[in-house]
Amino acid sequence: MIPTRPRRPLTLRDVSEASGVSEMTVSRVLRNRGDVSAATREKVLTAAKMLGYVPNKIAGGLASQRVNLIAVVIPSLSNLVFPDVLGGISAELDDTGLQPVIGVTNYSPAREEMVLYDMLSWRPSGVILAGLEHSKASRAMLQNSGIPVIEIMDVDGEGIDTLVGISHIRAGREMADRILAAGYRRIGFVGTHMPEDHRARKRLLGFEEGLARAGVQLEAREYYQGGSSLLKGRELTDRILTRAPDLDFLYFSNDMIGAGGLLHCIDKGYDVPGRIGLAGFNGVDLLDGLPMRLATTDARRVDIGRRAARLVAGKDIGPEDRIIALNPTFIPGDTIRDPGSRTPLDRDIPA
Amino acid sequence: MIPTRPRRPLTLRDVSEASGVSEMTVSRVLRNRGDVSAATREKVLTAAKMLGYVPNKIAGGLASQRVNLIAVVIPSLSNLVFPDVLGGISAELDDTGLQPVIGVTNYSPAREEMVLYDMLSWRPSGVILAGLEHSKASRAMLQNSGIPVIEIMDVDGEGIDTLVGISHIRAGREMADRILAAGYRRIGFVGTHMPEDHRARKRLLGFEEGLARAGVQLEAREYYQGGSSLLKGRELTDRILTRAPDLDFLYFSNDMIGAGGLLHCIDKGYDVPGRIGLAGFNGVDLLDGLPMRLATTDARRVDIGRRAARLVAGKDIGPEDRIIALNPTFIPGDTIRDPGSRTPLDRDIPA
DNA sequence: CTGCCCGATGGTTTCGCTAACATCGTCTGA
DNA sequence: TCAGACGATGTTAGCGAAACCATCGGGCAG
Repeated sequence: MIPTRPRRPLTLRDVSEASGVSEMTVSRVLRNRGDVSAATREKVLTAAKMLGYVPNKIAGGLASQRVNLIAVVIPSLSNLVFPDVLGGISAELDDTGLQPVIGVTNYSPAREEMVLYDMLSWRPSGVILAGLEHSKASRAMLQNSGIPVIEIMDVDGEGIDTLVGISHIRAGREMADRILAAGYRRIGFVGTHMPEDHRARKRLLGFEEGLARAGVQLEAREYYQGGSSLLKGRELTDRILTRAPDLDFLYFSNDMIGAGGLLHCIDKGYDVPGRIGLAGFNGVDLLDGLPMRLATTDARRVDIGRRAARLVAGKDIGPEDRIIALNPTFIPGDTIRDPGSRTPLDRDIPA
Repeated sequence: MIPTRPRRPLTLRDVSEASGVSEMTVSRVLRNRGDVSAATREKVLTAAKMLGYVPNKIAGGLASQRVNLIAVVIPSLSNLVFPDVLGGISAELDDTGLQPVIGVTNYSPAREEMVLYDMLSWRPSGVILAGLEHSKASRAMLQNSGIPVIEIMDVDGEGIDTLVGISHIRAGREMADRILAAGYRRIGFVGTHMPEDHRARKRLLGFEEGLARAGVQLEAREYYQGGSSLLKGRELTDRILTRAPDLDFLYFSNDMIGAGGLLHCIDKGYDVPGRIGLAGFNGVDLLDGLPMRLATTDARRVDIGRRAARLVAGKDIGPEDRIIALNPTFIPGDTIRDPGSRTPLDRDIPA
């Protein structure tokens, strides 16, 4: 039963010889394709198992010109956001025979280009990649590839093939509306300064636009680089409030630093959301147990993953819509005043 | 300059015809291997870029019997732990031409088996996988594969080939020692009850062993299933303290629920670490900004990733040690009493 | 001047598997 | 009873790139 460690790697021929049928039949059995009698199937499976044969997809892929891989290209794994997206993709791909292969770009377009080149050289059946901003060469590669390309997360811009995501501009604008409706007026922003984080940029854009429509301007901004953590959120919040102590609202570019900001405000004994309101972005439920629930926008991460996967897998044949825009959902939490309880200030809103 | 979208996918032959040299020479240029004159190289590269040619690694892999992939098999991406490990692996693999391919098992041995089968069918150059516990079939596959197999995270047990990790038994035992040294005696445990989370199990084992050596026993345990979050940590802590209100220490099986427990205790106004001490496991610095720093053990995640990657990549030829055990590092934080300030209780320790 | 060596390049075969087609025997129905 | 159909299996011909070996031409030492 225990085969001696083979010197030469096993091939279909070994299984075929061991089971007394042709290689073709073995191939059919192992792929569950075509008509094979139950008896033969049994024989072959037994032989394969006994030998410990593992098919060679390299050869199979070459011969069939088909590869059951879906390239998934994302900027980061430590972002809390992308594991959720991947979860959605896996779940939906699970019963399709397709398998995701993950590539990470670290928010670098050059690296994205390399990763794409590498992945495309394996001739996957489809590509899912985050964002709409890609190098010219990347776009060209994807266009030439002749496979479905789904760009996810963002729908504000020109896509290559199909888009699945939310409008970050709209998410920012809606948050601005909510904040204004609750009567906050002296608003600050804390966010990443990675020039390549286009979605954060668009959110801020929409946010400022939303404020501007009510004649309000951002009173302070605090940027940072690198990853997000509670600690960084605290530092930044301390800094911006030191610079601009009269702010009555802080909009953070994600929940992690937002939560850090929240902890800082609680520590300092600020009245949240009375004296100062806070909001983040993403809707990360990992942080649910904090003393207060941070107001945020659910970025629909899992749904985006699922939808994108359905599309590459060809499960959604119908829509024929090149753009699938999901609705970012506002989650009030406990860190924004109830719009009912307005401060005197909001009588000053210009019409 | 813009090639019309090719009906038929491009091959070496297209580049060879476009540049007027043989396929072989094109291949040499594109792989940077063998002697090619500068002029020819230039010609070929220009033609390749103009056509938008992307090499076919499927064919290349078949021909060369070598594939630049490293299979990385982990239980989960949402664990906060594995992204760090992957970071270490990527960093170390970056300059080797090798590329990690990630597979996720969801802590299911059956799924691990499937994932392994799938990955091995691509004939990777090496495998890195988490844990020592695998199905019989999985072990057989790995053994037959004839490629380096690195099992990571854990060194308490029998490996297939090479191990890189920490001893979770020891980590648990050392935490017990620290807790006892600080004078805590009525100790409870809060942890996952996934039967497949062997490392958590081993930690608990070592922990109880450590307590037992001082004649102390766990007074209460609280298990949970599924993912960890702050909220779950709060709930569990509330539950265990309701059941056993006189506990003076809680050991959590990871930092996330530990942090939830910490927040709960702060909420309730308990004196931490005076009235009750807390500790977690992992050393996740994402949580650094909490009101207090949770005592924990650094599981050396990034180092484990780096070391494993060095091994599969053949950078570490020397060691010849089948087991590389890193030292889990105790991080005191603020949630364990200073060993100096003992309570009267600790005069009772049996010698 | 001649033969040798070496850098540069090309032809042929091979990798392991599968699509497409061929084959063969048996079953079905009028 | 026999034509046609069909299920089960085998045969042939690549898939695209790389190893290996052959070839070719010129520089250089003797």
